[in-house]
Amino acid sequence: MPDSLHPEIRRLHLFSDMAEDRFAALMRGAYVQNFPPQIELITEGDSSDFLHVLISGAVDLFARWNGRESSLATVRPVSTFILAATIRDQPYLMSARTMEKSRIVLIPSQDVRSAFEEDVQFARAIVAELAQRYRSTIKMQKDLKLRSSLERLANYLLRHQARNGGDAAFELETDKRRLASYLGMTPENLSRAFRGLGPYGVAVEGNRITITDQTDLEGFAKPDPLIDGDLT
Amino acid sequence: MPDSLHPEIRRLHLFSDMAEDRFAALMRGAYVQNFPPQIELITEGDSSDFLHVLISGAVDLFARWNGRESSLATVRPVSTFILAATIRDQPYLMSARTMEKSRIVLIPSQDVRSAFEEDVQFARAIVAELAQRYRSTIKMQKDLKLRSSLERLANYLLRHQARNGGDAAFELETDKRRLASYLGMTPENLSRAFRGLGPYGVAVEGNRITITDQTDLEGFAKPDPLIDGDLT
DNA sequence: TCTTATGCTTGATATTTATCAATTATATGG
DNA sequence: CCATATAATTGATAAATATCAAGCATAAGA
Repeated sequence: MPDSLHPEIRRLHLFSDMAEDRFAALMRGAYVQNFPPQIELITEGDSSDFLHVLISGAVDLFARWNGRESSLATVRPVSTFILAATIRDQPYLMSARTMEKSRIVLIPSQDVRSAFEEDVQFARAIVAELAQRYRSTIKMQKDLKLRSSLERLANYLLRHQARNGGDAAFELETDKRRLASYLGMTPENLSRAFRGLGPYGVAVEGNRITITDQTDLEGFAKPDPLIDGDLT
Repeated sequence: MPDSLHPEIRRLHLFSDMAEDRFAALMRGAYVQNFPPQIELITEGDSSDFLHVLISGAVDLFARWNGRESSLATVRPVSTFILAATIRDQPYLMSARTMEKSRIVLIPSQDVRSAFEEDVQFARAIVAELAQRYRSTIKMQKDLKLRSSLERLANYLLRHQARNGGDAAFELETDKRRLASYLGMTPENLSRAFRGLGPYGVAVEGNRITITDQTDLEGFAKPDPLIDGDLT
């Protein structure tokens, strides 16, 4: 794996406080791979042999059961995924597939667990990361159980807008089919939900969303930092 | 707080590997409280001043939004709750109320964070705990998004049965109103769902459930270790 | 440019789930 | 033991969501 990638990975707070030599050791065992779009990287149930770090592209984390499939999260660079399975040395609970051409660093799980045992800073960083992710899944659960699909979409749009600078107009970064699955509805219903938000100040043109009435949409969506907040 | 409680708490794997003096220090700052049933211990949004350890009784973790309410988890003794908020020093995402008369140990969050900074064993135990809980919420999300309410109930019954010795007959340990909320449905629908499982070998008499045809129910429920497993 | 594949939308309909209202059980306190 | 409150069930209906079947865009390849 080229050393030129180290700084990017190092910037992740998971690795930023790690002792230099230990970080170098972790990287020595790691390797990079480039994947085309729509490749299934991981299948749920597999043993967790690698901690994955997405360097560029995008990855969809999803789950299957009884012939059905649902998208659970989108991974954007630079970010790790399936940390919990790696740490616990247990099978993946989610499958992963590339959404676009993606570059991914694979760090052997055994190395991660060793580093975790030996490096206190690293162990602390893992705690912070896991706690954060745990809280984020709780928020998703609240979103799912307390809101209708229309409300979920409205709040998704507001979150997405905030994350992208807050302008009234912005682009969806995923195709609508996956967005529907992520939000827990069918593509058909997502279409209808978009139209249903029209009266509350949402205009859709392909992937371009324009919030024409911020106040109105917020009035309908009732965003809550304990569900939609990035920080809390 | 009486020393007699130490062994029970110490038995939690979160604390079991902690250095003795540090554990004692943690306990010195802690105190016990007894609560009557239906007391709201924690309200989401509050700052996380204490790590809670349930010694006896039962606690419901739930969330509210826009006048709605949903049960997210049941805490049974002996077990900690709201660890992630404590560690991150961020507001609680869930509210908590006693389901029965409960005895709870409160450990100041600041003490927990100090111990976490200074005790490597403790930090590791926290990692294990958080990773476990994270995985458990992912399973819940899969359950919610991939299954219908009837399927969720069927699998809940099978899990509950397994956790209680595997006998064909067992008792529900929570009122049906809460079970409905936990499973993401209305009480009315839970009633109908129970009847709907009749043809698959489920008999209900008050809180007593009898699985009259294990094979049939499993055939319908299609339990999956990656959703329903305790271990994975 | 045309062709074709793919994703998105729309309408009609079915299914699932929720709501409302009433009734029946079950438990609790006097 | 009765009176009363609370929980659970049932039936009727409404709302939300999914499914099925076309039809319309959009983009990629011939």
